[in-house]
Amino acid sequence: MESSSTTQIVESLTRAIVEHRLHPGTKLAEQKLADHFGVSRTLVRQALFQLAQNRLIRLEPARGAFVATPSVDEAKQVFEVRRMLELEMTRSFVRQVTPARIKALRAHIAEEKKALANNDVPGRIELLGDFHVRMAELMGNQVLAELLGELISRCALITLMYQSTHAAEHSSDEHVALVEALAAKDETLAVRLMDEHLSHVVDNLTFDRKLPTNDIAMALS
Amino acid sequence: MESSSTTQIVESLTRAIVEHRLHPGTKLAEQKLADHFGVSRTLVRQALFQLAQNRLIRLEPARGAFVATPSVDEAKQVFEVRRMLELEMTRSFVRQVTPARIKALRAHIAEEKKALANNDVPGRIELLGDFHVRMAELMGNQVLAELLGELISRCALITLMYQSTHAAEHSSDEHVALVEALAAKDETLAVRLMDEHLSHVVDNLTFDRKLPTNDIAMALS
DNA sequence: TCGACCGAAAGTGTATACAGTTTTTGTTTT
DNA sequence: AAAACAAAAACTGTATACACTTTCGGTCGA
Repeated sequence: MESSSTTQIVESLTRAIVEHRLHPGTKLAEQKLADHFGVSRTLVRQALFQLAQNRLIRLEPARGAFVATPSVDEAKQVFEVRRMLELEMTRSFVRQVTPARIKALRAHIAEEKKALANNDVPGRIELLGDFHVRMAELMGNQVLAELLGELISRCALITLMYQSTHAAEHSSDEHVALVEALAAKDETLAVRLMDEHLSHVVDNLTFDRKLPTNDIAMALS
Repeated sequence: MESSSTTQIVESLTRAIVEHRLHPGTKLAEQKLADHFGVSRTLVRQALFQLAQNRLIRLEPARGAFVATPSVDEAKQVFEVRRMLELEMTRSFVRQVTPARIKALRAHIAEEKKALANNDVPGRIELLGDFHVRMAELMGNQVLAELLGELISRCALITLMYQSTHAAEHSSDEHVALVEALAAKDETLAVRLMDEHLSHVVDNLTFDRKLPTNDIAMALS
């Protein structure tokens, strides 16, 4: 079972949604997607089901698929879950810190800075989220890493919907400070920095809804 | 989009897997399932995809679907994630405890005891897991509740695969003790009890693999 | 002019068809 | 008797067909 075509479609759509090329509320018609990807509706439907489970789209019976429009309430709940996981993860990280792990995180931050400098918006979004996934992977917990990846995809949609004045560059700087605390094995500081890092985003959630895009082909090209 | 048939199939198979009527490794042939549920392969495939995302089954390209056989390593990772979430959840619960919430948990435990007394194995498994989901729901975090539900399904499969001498009745008693601590607003004790509750299961994981069932119809009837 | 109604077009939901792969089974060969 | 091979059966992966629902455009009536 399992086709690479389906996962390719899922990844393509995920990127488009997370990178905000497809706005919340946009209708995703099956035949149009099928034409765009050069496959039948069958594979598109499989992909849409998968995206629905990741909460990136919403399926309405007999009406079709729409890019998800998470509520502020849901956003807060997702961030609360992230906080639970990541504070504990930070504690574990400090206790099991090694030079190689610190090096890996610093290398990741370097890539973040590069994306920021180049004004590479898609790359920036991806990398800022991946920092947290990378931490989980370095802890050797693949289950945690996958779970965080899903939550962060949801968050990406949310933060873009309700984006505040909290600039993206702040996030990267906060990553730098966090890694310093981790390297110094300062558990209290590291946990506090991670807590603030996550809280900053939640606190600044506002209602800044954008209009849907109806040109799917443009967004995906 | 979205049919009730598909979710019905998913729920039926989930119960069968979690309750261990379908053993790890069992092949789930699409046509047989379709015949059993009286639908076409189309709907069965949708259900199987969904179950694969929940990690309850494993899809092998061109070979089909098999009930998942999680490794001990994966089991430990899943429980580690649960520990992260549930310790923090316990802390929140103590801080926001109300008589109504304690009453709801006690009512749930009463049902657990009833299932245990009646030797109702399916009910017991469901209820013991649902205790944790109920806590999350009572905290008002639906996202957390859904996530825990998924993790606990995975755990149910794991604990049944590697079931130890740790009896199920212990779990229910530990729930009782936990609720007492919550009612007394004793955060330290409550967190310790929850930690031990989860650790007990992990510590006792052993290799006790069972053989696959190939009679799907029997298991599902 | 505006709203309700009706028919056509478009879209989703499920079943089926068909190509390609894997598994099985029966036969042959050593 | 065991291993190797070959044809057939069973199964998965993808596309297509068709019924049913929603949506859209236009017409009629108030």
